[in-house]
Amino acid sequence: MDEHGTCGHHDHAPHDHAHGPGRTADLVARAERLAQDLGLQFTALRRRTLEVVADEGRPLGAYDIAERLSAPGKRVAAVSVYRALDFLTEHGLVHRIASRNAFVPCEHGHGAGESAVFLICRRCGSVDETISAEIERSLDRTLAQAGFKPASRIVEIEGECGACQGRHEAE
Amino acid sequence: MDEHGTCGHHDHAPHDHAHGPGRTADLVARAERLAQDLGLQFTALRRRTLEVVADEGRPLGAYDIAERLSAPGKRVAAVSVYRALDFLTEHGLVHRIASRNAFVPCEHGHGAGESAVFLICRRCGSVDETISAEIERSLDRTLAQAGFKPASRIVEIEGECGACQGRHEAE
DNA sequence: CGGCGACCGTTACACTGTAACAGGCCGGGC
DNA sequence: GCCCGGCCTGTTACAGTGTAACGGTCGCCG
Repeated sequence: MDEHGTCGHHDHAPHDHAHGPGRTADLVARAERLAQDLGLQFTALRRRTLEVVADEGRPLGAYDIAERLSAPGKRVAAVSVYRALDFLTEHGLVHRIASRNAFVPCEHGHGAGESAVFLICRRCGSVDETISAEIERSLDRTLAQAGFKPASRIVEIEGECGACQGRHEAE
Repeated sequence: MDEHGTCGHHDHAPHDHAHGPGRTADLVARAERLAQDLGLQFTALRRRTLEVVADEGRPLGAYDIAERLSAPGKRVAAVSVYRALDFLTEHGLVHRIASRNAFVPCEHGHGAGESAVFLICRRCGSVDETISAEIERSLDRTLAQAGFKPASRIVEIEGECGACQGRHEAE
């Protein structure tokens, strides 16, 4: 649908993100621990799906993932990827970016209940996941006031990340 | 994709929503004023699209709208609806619900800059639009702290609306 | 063994969204 | 008037997103 630059992530990042292989290994380890603890099946497909998502620095569509998982003789259908993604999102290992129909690895070990804020950069396509107790609180207050019982929350901000603002000025 | 109940809105509502024809007329009037002021073209297709969205009490997909706009001999293609919706969203007359790929009428006269919080009920499918300066503030603070320059904001909460909680207890 | 459940492959299909081109309509400039 | 341009709409085509349904495999348990 849209092709962003190849950058996808900002090295020399101002805050601490695990990147590439490091983050991937962390996430896989977390998944294995979680599967162990809860008696879930962290199958090969699910693992490979998680690795593909984690290795990428930007949100990936299900069909992109399917393509990366496919070998010349061994094609992985998108529907299989969707099922793997269902598992991974259910257990907080990846997040779905609703405004992009795409998926990113979870960058926090956040306990199930919490909700994240996603900062999506228009220029480089990177996605930053942050948590703010303050936002959470004001949301809760608003919801309580409206008599609304929340089940899941989606907060996605589109704009320009710090790195890209600098890059922009440099031109 | 998903079919919710026929209810779509809660009468005896605890807060003030214009509904059905009333809301529709208001929105159309607002659109006409706006087109007048800015020299825009509020065409028949755009008007009818707005009416269809406003008359419904729940988010409508583009193809649903196309279907409602079509008469036996006069079919309206989805792509035309998308273009009308682009116009309407650009000017704040309807909102897109990213988590549903669907559209709802704007329930506020909110000045362009503000962002809304959408409360989406899982049971009846209704969508409530509210604004909270407090949420806005905490979001702004978080964004500033991250050095992120926002362009558009999406806040969508899925859960159970007040009316449906009552209905649930009654069963 | 037989059944059950979870996972995965496969097909088919519905829905979402955009690109590209063509025709109509209207206003302004000559 | 006439032409030109812009804007809107119709049409076709297509890429991407997502789910339903069926069947097969494997492991487990009675």
